[in-house]
Amino acid sequence: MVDGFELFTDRSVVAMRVNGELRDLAATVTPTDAVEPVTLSSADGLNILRHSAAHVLAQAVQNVNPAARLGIGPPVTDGFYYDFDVAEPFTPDDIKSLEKAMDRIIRQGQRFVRRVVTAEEARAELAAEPYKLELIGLKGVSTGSTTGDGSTTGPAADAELGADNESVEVGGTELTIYDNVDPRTGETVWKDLCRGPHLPNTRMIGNGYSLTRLAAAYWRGSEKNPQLQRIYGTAWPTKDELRAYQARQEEAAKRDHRKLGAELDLFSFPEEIGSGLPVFHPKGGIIRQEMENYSRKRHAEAGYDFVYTPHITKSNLFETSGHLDWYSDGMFPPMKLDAEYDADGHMTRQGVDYYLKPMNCPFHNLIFRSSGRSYRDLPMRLFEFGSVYRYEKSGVVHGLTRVRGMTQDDAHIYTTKEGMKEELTSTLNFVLKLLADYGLEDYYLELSTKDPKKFVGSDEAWDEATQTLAEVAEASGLELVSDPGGAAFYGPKISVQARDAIGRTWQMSTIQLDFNLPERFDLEYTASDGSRQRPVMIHRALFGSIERFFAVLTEHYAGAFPVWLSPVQVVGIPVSEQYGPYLDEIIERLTEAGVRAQVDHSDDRMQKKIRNHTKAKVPFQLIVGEEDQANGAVSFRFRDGSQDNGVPIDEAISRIVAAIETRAQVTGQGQS
RNA sequence: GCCGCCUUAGCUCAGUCGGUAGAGCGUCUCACUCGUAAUGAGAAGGUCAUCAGUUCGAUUCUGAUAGGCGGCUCCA
Repeated sequence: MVDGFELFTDRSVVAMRVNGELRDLAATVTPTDAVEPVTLSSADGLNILRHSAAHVLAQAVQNVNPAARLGIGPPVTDGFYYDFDVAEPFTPDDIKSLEKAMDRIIRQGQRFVRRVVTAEEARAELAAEPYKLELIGLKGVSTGSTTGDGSTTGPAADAELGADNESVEVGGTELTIYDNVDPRTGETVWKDLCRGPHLPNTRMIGNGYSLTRLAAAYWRGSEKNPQLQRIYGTAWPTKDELRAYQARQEEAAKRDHRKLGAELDLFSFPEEIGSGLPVFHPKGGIIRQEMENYSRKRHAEAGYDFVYTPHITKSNLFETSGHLDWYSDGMFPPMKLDAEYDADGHMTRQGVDYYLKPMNCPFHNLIFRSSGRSYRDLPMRLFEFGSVYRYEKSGVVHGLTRVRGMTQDDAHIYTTKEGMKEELTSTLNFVLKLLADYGLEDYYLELSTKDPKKFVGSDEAWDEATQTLAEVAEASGLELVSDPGGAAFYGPKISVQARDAIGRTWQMSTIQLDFNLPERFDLEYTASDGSRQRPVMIHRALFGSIERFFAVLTEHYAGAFPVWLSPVQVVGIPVSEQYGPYLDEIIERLTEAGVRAQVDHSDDRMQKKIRNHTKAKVPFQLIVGEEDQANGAVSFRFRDGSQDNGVPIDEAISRIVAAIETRAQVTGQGQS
């Protein structure tokens, strides 16, 4: 019997995997155990570091405020959090004092010591921690319920607890408490219910951690539960890695579409209009129009029919569709056209409610139903840039990514059951190709399947459709992630998750089967044998909402759009006034070729103009002075500051036009 | 919707321990005409988010409302 400290003398090893289970280095192993080291920089090691940092935070909070009760404190991406029940919420000043308190704990070099306890012992020791008692209780319930099927208590407990975040406390097969021991006195200074494992010593946290933000969070993630105060932090093995993380955060903040939207004069949210209701300024309007125009062109080529439908409707349409039953909370309240009454109080005119539409599909169903349909008409693909309005809760609106009024690139495809698979395949390929044209080329797929508690339609139909979607997804060769229970009530879906330039993922396109609406709208077509059949309906959107896709592209490109999307594609900058007319002629030729080009004739000095247009992220600056004019040439300056001087006019024009036609990204002389 | 924070010029932000405000950038005017990221000078621009309350007096203190930010919950 040896422990991990003897097995692994390398100081970067912070824990070990014994027969697949993560254990503290203090644990003992036998010669027959399979043991692997876990280093601080590995994924497991980082989680352990961050989880230990969360414990130190909790200890610091209880040092400062002994009345604070503990929630949970798991590691998360890049960091950790810990939830507390405190009488007064934390303030930004508390962050500083808590970091000081954490520093003291870290410098003490406290050891984390694991101790197995019974439920009764845990309850006695943690009698003052009601949330911990609740977790112990949950574990007790699940332990008791696992009989007969041979399953171990661990996974069953996890399942009962639901979220991984809670299982870090009590998710193991045994109930354990971690004591924080002062190495000089041997005294236990703090303890917490925890599955572990932990770092050998708090000193290892000191290299790169920081508390980052304060928030409120519902206990166990449910709106019905009380809110706890959450403190988020980040932790890294070294100070350099912490700084690199902070630099990444700053980079992401610079790309924030809300910031760029204001800086580049693309859009705004006038307070007078209302929360979540954007207006697009001329420059944003150009980007949006280019996005839409290209989409229209490709949809036309792919056999879609373009339709238009109104923004409001009488309530009966959404009664038929079921939206008023399922989603009325998310809809703007109705416009009530008042009933009229005569002098005797008798109704002389029935009142009617009109609603803003939250979805386009019911309207498209009416178009399908407007005449008798034959199998020869299918698949019928109805496309619309449809503006919809959703009453998003006040706390969730966020820039262009979560708005109350948006335009979807929405299409509904009606097809036969036999044609479903082929249609799904071609739709997915169409979607992926088009996304790539906008510059998003790295994605994976997510398959959302039935929520057993919330669905309509038969199990057979769901199974078949889910199977079909899975086959189509697999055939694409892309990475496929399953999202069990994530489907809408009316049918399974595939969604395309795209990774942007700095590695964040966004849910983009969705392809969704619907068993509900064809039934509710009693949609039918006549089959080749003369029988009446129900079509299969596919909802699909590429952008999801144009506003959101606009935001994603803005952040993906950090505002430096590819030339075809750039609001201003070319700016001419004369070295001095006298070269203006020469540049005007070149810019006019570009304008005639459909290029968005202008000459900067302002009084600013050339250097200032370069600065202005570089900040505005104009892809091509054409600079002209004596030398260029004498040679019939121009000098290019690109967004990254690189130059290409003395380019003959014809060549310059054809390079610019080619960059637009190929939808190339141009940031520097080396185009990508 | 919930918790916390925030709202001062077009933008970014100072400031007023309660006596109605200031900078930089931008805008406008004038001068300058210059070869690769800020020429100089001058001027205009604010009901200190809105509405109530306390006060002799409120941008400042209180409350409500609207909008925003960070999270939570939600996202057909």
